[in-house]
Amino acid sequence: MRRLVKRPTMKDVARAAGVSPMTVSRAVSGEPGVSPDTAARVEQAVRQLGYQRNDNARSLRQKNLRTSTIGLVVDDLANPFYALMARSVEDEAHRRGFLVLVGSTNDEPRREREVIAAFTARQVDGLILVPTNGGHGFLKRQMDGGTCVVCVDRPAKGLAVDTVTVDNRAGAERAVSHLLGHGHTRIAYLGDRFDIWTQRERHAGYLAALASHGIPEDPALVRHELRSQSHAAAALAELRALSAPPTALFTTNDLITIGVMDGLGQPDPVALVGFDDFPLADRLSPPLSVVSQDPVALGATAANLLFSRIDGDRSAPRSVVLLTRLIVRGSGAGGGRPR
Amino acid sequence: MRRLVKRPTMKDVARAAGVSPMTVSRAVSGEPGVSPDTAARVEQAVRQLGYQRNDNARSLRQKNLRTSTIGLVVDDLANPFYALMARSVEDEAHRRGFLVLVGSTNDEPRREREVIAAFTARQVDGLILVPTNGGHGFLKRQMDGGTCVVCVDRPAKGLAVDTVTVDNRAGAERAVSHLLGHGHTRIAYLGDRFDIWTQRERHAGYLAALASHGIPEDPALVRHELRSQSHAAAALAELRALSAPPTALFTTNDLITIGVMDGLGQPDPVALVGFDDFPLADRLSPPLSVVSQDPVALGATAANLLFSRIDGDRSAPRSVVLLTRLIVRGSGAGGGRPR
DNA sequence: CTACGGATTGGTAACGTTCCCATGGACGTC
DNA sequence: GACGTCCATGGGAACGTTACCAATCCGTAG
Repeated sequence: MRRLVKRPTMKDVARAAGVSPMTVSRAVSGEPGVSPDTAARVEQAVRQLGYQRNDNARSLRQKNLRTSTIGLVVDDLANPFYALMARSVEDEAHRRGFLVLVGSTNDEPRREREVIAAFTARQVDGLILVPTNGGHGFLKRQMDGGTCVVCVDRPAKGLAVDTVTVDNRAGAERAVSHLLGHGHTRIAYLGDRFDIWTQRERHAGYLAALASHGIPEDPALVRHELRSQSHAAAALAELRALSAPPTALFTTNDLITIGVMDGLGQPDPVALVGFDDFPLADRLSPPLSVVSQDPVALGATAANLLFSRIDGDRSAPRSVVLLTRLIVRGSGAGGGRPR
Repeated sequence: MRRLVKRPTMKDVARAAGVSPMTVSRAVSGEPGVSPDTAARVEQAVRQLGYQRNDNARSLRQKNLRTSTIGLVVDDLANPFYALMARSVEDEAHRRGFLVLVGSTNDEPRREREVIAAFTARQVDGLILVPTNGGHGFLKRQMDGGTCVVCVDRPAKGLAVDTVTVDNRAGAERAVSHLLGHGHTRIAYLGDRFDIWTQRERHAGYLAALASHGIPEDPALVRHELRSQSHAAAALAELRALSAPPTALFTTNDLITIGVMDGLGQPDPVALVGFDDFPLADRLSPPLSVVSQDPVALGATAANLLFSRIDGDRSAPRSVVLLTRLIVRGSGAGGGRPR
């Protein structure tokens, strides 16, 4: 069992080096106006005592109030999509000497508020936010106080901040058009919660593709609120039981895609295109065609926007839309008909 | 463009409510000794001014120095395994009102030191650490200063702290025994960097299984340092070109497993068992048999240990070993022989 | 010899909060 | 009516650091 020792402060270092705390402060922070000789003595005292600057006290006192910490608020950090984004944000932060606080909201506005409040209470310099569908009025006050905010993956309703998204609607439209191009006309939509912006966009793309091919929408083929793989599997079973079942499926995220796969045969005459790429999608039978987005680019773009705001950029909020890519691997044709 | 407004402080709230800052402090932090009447006046002033307590200043002054922040240092946050762990740690922290700083080391001791130094400079109360292979002497000083440390996934050489791992050796031994049980005797080992503790353990398990079946080790069948899918694929190609190629493979992480899959036919006579489960492993052909570990349990266990330390537990360091599970799905037999 | 500029150093106050102790009033007891 | 007790409140100092300004020293110019 180790004894607890009080951490040394600048005062202790000053005493050991025979200088004033002010000089230690300058030496430790690498400011000019310290003779090489003195700097060496301070450095030796620092090493001997194992001194480490208290950055909390530092940021409390500093004029240009900077904590060099940002907050990242995502839907669910365990989701590989957000994990990749988080890593990308972390790398950008690390390059600039910033730290990252993370929090997951589970898409619950209440937890989002809690997490953001805890972050701003720690005086984060900025927030990268995957907003829930709740209101974000409370953020305006934080922004007045100097906290920069960037939204990523989805916009925040009624909040004028930099936003980075992908072209969900166009991506969905391309996916469904791909299915239409293979002659499918009964195409089912299997989506997640409709109060999530990306899902509404992807649904709009689905409708747009049908419309541009003159196919009427069939409400029986549209399923929302699929929160899990098992929900998705169940929805597929219901769809197949229809008197006029779908010949093709459009799934709006990886979880739903995987859930649906469990209900498909190998091979299966039903065609499938899903939103989100994932590892091994090319090893399935048939290889899965997907709309792919790049979470690393999303995170890096959001981080770069945020840091330019933190560096003082006060121009009008920007909106960046990254492009999705349709990756055709085979499952879009449907095993029952030749490609 | 919004004007920057100075954040209100307790002094401002005190003025607005007609009380002293001390009373505001008590009211805001829910301490006793404030009349309901006064508390209400303070609360109204808080709401009106949009006041939020500065938790950095708070933790600077507080006697029982607590920042209610922990640091999580993993190999790579983008790795789904660590992402799940991180989420689990975050949930435990959230339950207790703690925040989580995250950092990735890329398994580089230098970056590990940097990240940990940045965390402790912010006075984190504790660290959950996936240690690199570098020395950790510098951590002893931090622990003297009151920072609690728990290692997870791997132990840190020469550091007496709570550690949570899985039974890598037994898991590997079980996997290889499974292959041996199907009559395989030429079993290749495809592993990652040998300076990673888990890899050494899994290799030891591989050797133990061979030994207990009286099979001599063949160095030509052992490959280390496979850092990527393509490395793994290349190693497999080399193994298959041997005059006496292996009839079965043991791969020691999901990346290597997936890389190897790319070099296998569908089906393929070569059998395969991999360490780490992943989504869709059961949808491959043949369905993949794996040794599965539970990152959520790892994270939760480590977090619970850490928080009991933060709460003052000074007992001797504990070592918790969670169990892995062999999931038999078919690929362990080898497509060339009937199961 | 004095004045002066530059470089180095130190003293004091302050950041926003809480700890410690003192104060004052209400209330009950003898 | 005097006294002790409890509760609500406030004043001053301090946490570890840096901003600001003053002081000192050296060397050189006038």
